[in-house]
Amino acid sequence: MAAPFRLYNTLSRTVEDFVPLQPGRVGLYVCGMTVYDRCHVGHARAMVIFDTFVRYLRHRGWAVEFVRNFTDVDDKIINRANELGEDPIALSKRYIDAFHEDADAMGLLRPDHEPKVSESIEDILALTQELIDRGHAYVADGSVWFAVETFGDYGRLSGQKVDELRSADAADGKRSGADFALWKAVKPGEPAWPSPWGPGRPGWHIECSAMAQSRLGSTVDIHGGGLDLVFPHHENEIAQSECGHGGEKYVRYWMHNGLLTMSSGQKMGKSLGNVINVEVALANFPAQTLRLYYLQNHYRSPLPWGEEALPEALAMLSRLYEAKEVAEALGGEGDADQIAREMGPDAEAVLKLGRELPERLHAALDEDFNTSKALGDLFELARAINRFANLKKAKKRGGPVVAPALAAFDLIADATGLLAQPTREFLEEVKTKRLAALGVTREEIEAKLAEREAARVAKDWAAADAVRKELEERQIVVMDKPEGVEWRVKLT
RNA sequence: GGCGCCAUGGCCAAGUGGUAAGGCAGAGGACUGCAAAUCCUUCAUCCCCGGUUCAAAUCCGGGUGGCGCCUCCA
Repeated sequence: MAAPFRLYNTLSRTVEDFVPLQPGRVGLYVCGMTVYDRCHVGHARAMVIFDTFVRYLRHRGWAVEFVRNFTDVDDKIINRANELGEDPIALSKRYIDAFHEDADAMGLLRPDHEPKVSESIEDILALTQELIDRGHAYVADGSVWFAVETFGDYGRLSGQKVDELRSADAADGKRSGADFALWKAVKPGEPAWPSPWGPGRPGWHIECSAMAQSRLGSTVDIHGGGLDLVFPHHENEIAQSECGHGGEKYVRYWMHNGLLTMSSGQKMGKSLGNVINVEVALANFPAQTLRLYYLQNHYRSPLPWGEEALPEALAMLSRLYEAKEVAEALGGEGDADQIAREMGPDAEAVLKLGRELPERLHAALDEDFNTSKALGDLFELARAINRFANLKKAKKRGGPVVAPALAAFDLIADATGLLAQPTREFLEEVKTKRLAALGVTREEIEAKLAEREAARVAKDWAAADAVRKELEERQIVVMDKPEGVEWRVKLT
């Protein structure tokens, strides 16, 4: 039942037919956060992309087992904890909670498993021991190092050459500059666990190999993460897992998302100090805005971030939601084809587009998850709806004609999580959040509108227009509709 | 220096052989007391130079420019 799809594989640098290890099942491992700070909009891109990907695969009939880890033992966490005089594990716990808040606020599904390094020490020790036993790792001064030269395929994912890496500093008992730590001997002020080689803590890469194996087995169907993790992190995971499992393939498809870039072209990164936290973004914009912003570009492309990014995404999203609302308001019943024939080409067009949308959506997403293409199709549908709804007779009888379009919106929601929020609720959230961002209250607006209404009744157009202008200067747009006066916040 | 990715209108962006989806912004029009929303019209030959082909944004070669990784990073 699971529908076939194609996916770009970083390992082959081509789009390939997806063939799972077991028919109908997808084991997906995604590198999660190192929890020493809040989740920023760059991380969130990866989170939303893989969340959407999982929703889509399930929508298409795949049984997906989704694992996303927390790295809660790490140099950066320890450093931050020492700065704050806090216990590292306590600090990472705080940020795990904060991450869950952000993830929930973004409307992300919880993965099936969210393993933590601190709770996976047994698995890590076992894999490390296995690597030593098989001659791929060695002990030096209480630390364990992976011997890169024992793995002939090293560098295949990233194109790095062992010869060039070798020249790096071979400190701390490393035999080669290319070698990397599986286990780090304890240092003062650092958390440590007992091990056969003395107290210490896991190296950076071993965690993912161990956690992926314990949840998904030796071979993972799809392993995801940011493009910046290709080297060294994912390269080292391959080395550890394949050497630790006697050469068994670790990952069938490597799926890497592109990074968020600043208008300057630089990526957004904690080390560059140019981050926007999810918490801040969501205070000003509904979560759906963020999702649309991420999905409007192909997942592998860089995505530009700027002042106008979210306002523009909100304008796009509002257009879709409003078209949906327009369609929902159409009434009547009967045979859609017959009504459409009677009502003319605009009716026939929206009926046809609505019916075609599921197939077009699937075609776009089945080909390397092309969300950008899929969105383009959706906007065409929105325009067709609006055009049709402009017909006078559509209001009372057009319902059946737009029924497939409305079903298509539901399909989008199920398949991607986009437009999943009820229309009215979304439009209200837009108002609430944008007003808060602008520092305007509903009461002020209502008062001004009452003032204007009095002027209009008196046909004092100059006074009425003055109020309109005043509100517009505060980014509030007044709309005189047949049903009454409405207002909205200017979006861009 | 090594490895890799990319270069489409004012901005964002889809598009792997047959003469350029979509969004945002702009202009004109319909509608409106005026507006807004909506609809209609309008706005690109795809970085440059060669090559392959009946035909290239799309393939090949060479430039130029940008970015990612090579140290922590989604």
